[in-house]
Amino acid sequence: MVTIKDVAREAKMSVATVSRVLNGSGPVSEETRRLISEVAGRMRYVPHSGARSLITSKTQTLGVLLPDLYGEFFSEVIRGMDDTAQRNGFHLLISRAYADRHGIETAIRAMRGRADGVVVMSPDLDAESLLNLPSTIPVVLLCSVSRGNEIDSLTIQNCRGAREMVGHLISVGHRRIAIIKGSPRNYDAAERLRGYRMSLREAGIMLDPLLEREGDFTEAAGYSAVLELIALKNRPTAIFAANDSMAIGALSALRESGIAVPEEMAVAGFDDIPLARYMDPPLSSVHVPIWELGARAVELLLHGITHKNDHPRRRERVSTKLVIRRSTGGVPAERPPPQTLKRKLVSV
Amino acid sequence: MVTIKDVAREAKMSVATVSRVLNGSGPVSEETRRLISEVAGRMRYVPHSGARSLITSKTQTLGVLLPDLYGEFFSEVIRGMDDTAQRNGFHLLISRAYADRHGIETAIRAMRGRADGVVVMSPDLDAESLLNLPSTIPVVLLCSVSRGNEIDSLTIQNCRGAREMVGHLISVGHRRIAIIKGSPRNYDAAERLRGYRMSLREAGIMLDPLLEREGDFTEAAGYSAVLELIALKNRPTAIFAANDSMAIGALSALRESGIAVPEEMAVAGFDDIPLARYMDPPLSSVHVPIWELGARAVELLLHGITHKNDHPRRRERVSTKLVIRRSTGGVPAERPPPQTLKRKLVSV
DNA sequence: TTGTATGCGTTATCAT
DNA sequence: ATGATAACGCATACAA
Repeated sequence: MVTIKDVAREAKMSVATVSRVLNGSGPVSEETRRLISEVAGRMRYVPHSGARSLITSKTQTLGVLLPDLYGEFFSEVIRGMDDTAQRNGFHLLISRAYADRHGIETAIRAMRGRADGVVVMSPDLDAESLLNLPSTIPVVLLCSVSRGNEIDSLTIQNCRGAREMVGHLISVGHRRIAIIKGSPRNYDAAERLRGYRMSLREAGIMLDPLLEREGDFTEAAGYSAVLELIALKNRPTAIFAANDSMAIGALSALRESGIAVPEEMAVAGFDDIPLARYMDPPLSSVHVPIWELGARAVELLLHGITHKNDHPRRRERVSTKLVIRRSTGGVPAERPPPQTLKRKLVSV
Repeated sequence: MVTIKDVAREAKMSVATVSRVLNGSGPVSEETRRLISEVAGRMRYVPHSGARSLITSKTQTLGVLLPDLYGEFFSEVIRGMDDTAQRNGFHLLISRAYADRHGIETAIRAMRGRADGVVVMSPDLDAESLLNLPSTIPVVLLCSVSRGNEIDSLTIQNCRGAREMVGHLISVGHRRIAIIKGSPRNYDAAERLRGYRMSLREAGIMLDPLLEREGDFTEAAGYSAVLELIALKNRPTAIFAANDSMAIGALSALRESGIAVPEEMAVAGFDDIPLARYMDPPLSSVHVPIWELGARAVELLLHGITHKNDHPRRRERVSTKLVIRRSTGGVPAERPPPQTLKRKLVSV
């Protein structure tokens, strides 16, 4: 592997000068700067980032700790992170970690010398568990919050989004509205549930524990929750699923049970994944700007890194948007645009 | 940040001994080994990986270069890679890169000193462009192949899978079978097209250029391709989409056009994403073991790293499996299992 | 403007 | 069994 020494020897200059040219630091004559860049380019020299980080104590790398994430959400949030990181000259070190406190701490510590900061996504973790993090390294919490204000965090407007969607169901005449919840230990799920209840209370509708079924954000969970709901003596007329995957499972179960959507049962989801509009009927959902979520998380992290983690902590929320399609009734079908290729090179 | 010197001082030992204990290399008395491990643990010491890689010239990191990938495929392939990497003590440095040759080369070079090897996924790239890679670093090509045998590669049994699916359509009586292709520059897409044509020829069916529509693997592409196909004077009776996303778009367009699936039109996809079985009707597809694809790619890469890139090159294929559901007709509905939670902690 | 020399944190080599 | 020290590749303070 070619080192800075090799380049210096080849250009008949000292390593210091080569370093200066490559980093654009210090004074160099135009002549030698051209010479050295030429030589370095020809030799395909690339600085050894380990050596560099040893002396600069910067790695130009961001750690990303994720739980088990699936599908569109995972890919889109990483896309947002990577785009933003690359634009700022950073790489992404991605690692899945067990959501428990020990796993997170271990994973973060393992990033020492590898990353300048870490985005931690652990919706299943109680926030306080993260309190005793080594405070030296900048951390941004994604989709969860810490008790105090000692860690930057970025979350989705879960509660408001859920409240608006349930509010819409109420506004079109529903009174018995069921929810397919996520895990109670999941922050997003808990907030969406809160929004659901809030909305019902605001409309003066009694909460019915029978109408709250627990799921785990999978299609299978939505499917089986519906089987239970329709077996109820006093069936709901609308179902709000805490994410789109469960809503899709719900649609499937209703279809097989011969229950018409939205005529006999309205269905709504959360996330607004691209597939939602292609469902039968097209699925009403709460749109989450996932790319922006990842991008903003990285921006927050970079800010913390720039300020050496000595900055006022922020707690931000990305806002959601109601997207009403046919599955909640009363609205004309939204025809997908024939060719809105917002995706470019897509594979497999 | 606590260094090995700090640990040595605290334990009243030399850094050499501390290093020996931490790496399990060389002889150490049981007494000092316990002492040092205790001190190191208490001080939460973690070796600086940059410094370590400087001398060992190993980073314990694998680079992953991906094109724009979406949804289930992206997340699942990374999951497979990460699981396998972690099991072998490696981290994943993930980066999206432009699929052109310059982008790939630059990206790989930027990994110097950061990764011990790279998995390159660039289905849109002609293989020969990769030939003049710096041969020093081990590389595994994912979903594309190199001309010669100079680079390890791992691909999907695209041709065989497509051939079997089209064969199935023929076997249930179809003669006019359309295909919604992917980009002609995409390796997977090209191979699936090859399988489609091969299957038709085997059955003695003439190829009809009008029945081959180009898409880009998005739902929108499948949607609009169908609108074109059903406008044909001589409509097909079956549609094979080169991936599930396009098949789902196709289902949506057929539904809105009032064309019954599978009675008036059979539809098949490729990939068998989890959602496929929840479609209406449940979508027949060619199952691709995506997790295994990622896992195996990392295994191949680790093998190359272990042998210092001086090993006989391999060219492997992961095999596909036909999954027949209702969208191709003649088969009883497959009911999703009420609670087969193969997914554990799922988020958003 | 350029060169010399030091140190970053670690492992490995050689003494002891 | 343990310690002293060189070396890894680089950036930088200081000297020239």
